[in-house]
Amino acid sequence: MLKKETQNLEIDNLDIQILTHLMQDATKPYTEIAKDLIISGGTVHVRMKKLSDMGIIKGSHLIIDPKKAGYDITAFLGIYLEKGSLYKDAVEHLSKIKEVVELHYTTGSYSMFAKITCRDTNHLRHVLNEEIQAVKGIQRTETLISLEESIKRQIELG
Amino acid sequence: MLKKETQNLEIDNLDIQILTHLMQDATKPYTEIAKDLIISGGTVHVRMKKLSDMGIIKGSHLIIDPKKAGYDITAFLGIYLEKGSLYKDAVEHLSKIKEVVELHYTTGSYSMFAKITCRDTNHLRHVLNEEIQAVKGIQRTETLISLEESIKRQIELG
DNA sequence: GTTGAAAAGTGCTGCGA
DNA sequence: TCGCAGCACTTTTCAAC
Repeated sequence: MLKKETQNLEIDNLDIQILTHLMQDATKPYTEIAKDLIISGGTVHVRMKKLSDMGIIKGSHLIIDPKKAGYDITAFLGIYLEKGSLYKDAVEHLSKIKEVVELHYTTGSYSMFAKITCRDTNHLRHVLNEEIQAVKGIQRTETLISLEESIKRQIELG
Repeated sequence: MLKKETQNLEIDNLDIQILTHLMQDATKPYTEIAKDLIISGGTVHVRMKKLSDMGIIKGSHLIIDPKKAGYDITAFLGIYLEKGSLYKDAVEHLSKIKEVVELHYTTGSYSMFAKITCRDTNHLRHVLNEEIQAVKGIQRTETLISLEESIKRQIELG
């Protein structure tokens, strides 16, 4: 066996079109996608299974409107660490703060970059002053409050 | 009628628990959620309809792994505008660049803040130099490349 | 690898409590 | 307002092309 099962390691155009449909609406019936692409429902299923096995599909999320759920404020946080080596510790602590919804280890002036969601300004202040600042190794932070989220989408494949 | 239909405007604990389940996996069967919460499947359905009508539920997305789909680089962009009034124009132009997956109008030193996803460093350079810099009104940008996404999740309700 | 249909499971809509 | 039961639909599987 000179070559591995290469058929499972490639993503063709059909896969991309199926994914594009489902990335917009994860509950879209396979049969409807099949109709759109003029293939059978079984094929959609086989492709999806392949993509799942490959690990490309991580799952599906219900998207809620944070504002209507009472979470009015989205903010970004540029975080300066005392030492870069404290990164792992900081991640561990920050992951326990549920308001932190994203955390990146970045190049540039900041050591880390976080996205947080809060109910209101009071909640934000509490998270910043009590929760974030208490994390060991964090020297100081810079806050960017999002006044408007103008674009929010997933990458377009292909 | 002194009071409005308050029953439809409130989110109780049951709603939150249902949402929490579905936010992690949008394809989770209602019957299974019902079993977990020791209620009937019909109740789950009624609650979900209420939440949909309220507009809290915006839809569902299939989550893919950008890295495995060939998109290796996530970067954040601090954008300086020549004039704040150019914001609307800039949004319109940036929304046409598919690599821009998020765009916020923010407080702080930047006028706007964007998140972009690219295939590789060449792709990133192309997007930055050819696409972003070509947008009218953008003075300069600061790039923060994400070397590692340590946390990625949705807000926890309740 | 794809198709088309049969089998199993899920979502939806009444009625009753 | 909630829970149960029947109907319609989707997902899944499988034999055949």
